[in-house]
Amino acid sequence: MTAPTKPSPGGPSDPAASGVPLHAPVIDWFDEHARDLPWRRPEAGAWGVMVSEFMLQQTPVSRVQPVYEQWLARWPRPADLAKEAPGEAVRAWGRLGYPRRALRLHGAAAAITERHGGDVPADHAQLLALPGIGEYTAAAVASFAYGQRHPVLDTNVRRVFARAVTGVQYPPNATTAAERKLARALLPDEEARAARWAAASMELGALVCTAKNESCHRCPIASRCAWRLAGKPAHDGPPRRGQTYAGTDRQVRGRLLAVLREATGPVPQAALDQVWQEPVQRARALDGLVADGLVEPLADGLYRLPLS
DNA sequence: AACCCGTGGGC
DNA sequence: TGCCCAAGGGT
Repeated sequence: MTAPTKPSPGGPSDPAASGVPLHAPVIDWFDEHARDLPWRRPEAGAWGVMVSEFMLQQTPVSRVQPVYEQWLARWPRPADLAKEAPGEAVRAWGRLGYPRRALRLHGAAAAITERHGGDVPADHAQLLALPGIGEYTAAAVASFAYGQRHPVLDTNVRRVFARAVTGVQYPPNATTAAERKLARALLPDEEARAARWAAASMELGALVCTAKNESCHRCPIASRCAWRLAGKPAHDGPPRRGQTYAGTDRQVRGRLLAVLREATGPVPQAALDQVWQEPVQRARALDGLVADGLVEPLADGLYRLPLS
């Protein structure tokens, strides 16, 4: 007896047996529904793409957009950012969150200026070697900026694959070898089409196949989605651990850095002391910021964003 | 592998 | 309101 909810593989009702590759309807959908984002315009260039990828790590598009515009206007090339003090990058980062990304972007700009003649490298391994660039971002820059063929596995794509192909509501907590294998298997052969597929599958996850309240009625592959065909079974595995925030060091760090960002000159310790009552945690948070290179301690209990 | 790292908006 | 989520990376 075969499972009633699952079509027999290769049989006439098997959605994958249609002969149409998964990417075809998704790319067609993307042609019509892609958002007009600044880093997708041709004039953004590889540097624009790279800046956007740093900013978009764990941060929604709506919050990135204005900061991105200001950033590119001020530092149109990597060398322009490289010659600034790192603290200026941290200040311009504003309230995007995870300010270490600003420091890494500054470091990446410096490395690009030194090692690659000021041009964002097109080589995946060279991208991966830059600070702040991991597996996802290296593939994303190589694909979006240079049209190369790489599996681009971000949280959106992983969710689309989990549902459409694997038939589960959510992907595993950490990217698995099976997911990488699947991503590679689904990649179109032709280079430009592979790059288009990467952007299209991400967009589908961002706009339609969202974490909550997915809109299957707008999905170009709903008719062949394994999760939907199985009746959308709820996620069963271990719950993803919630990220508590209130009362954590992260909150304290955020408050300390906010004071330093908004100050024009060095800030006395007494001013920083006012952002948090508990002295042990407060000191630990400040030490952490200094250790991370986000804050520079001066003599006489003064602090500032790093000049070097 | 598990944990750390910010911030704000939606429900 | 509190919880969940958002184009991850580094250790």
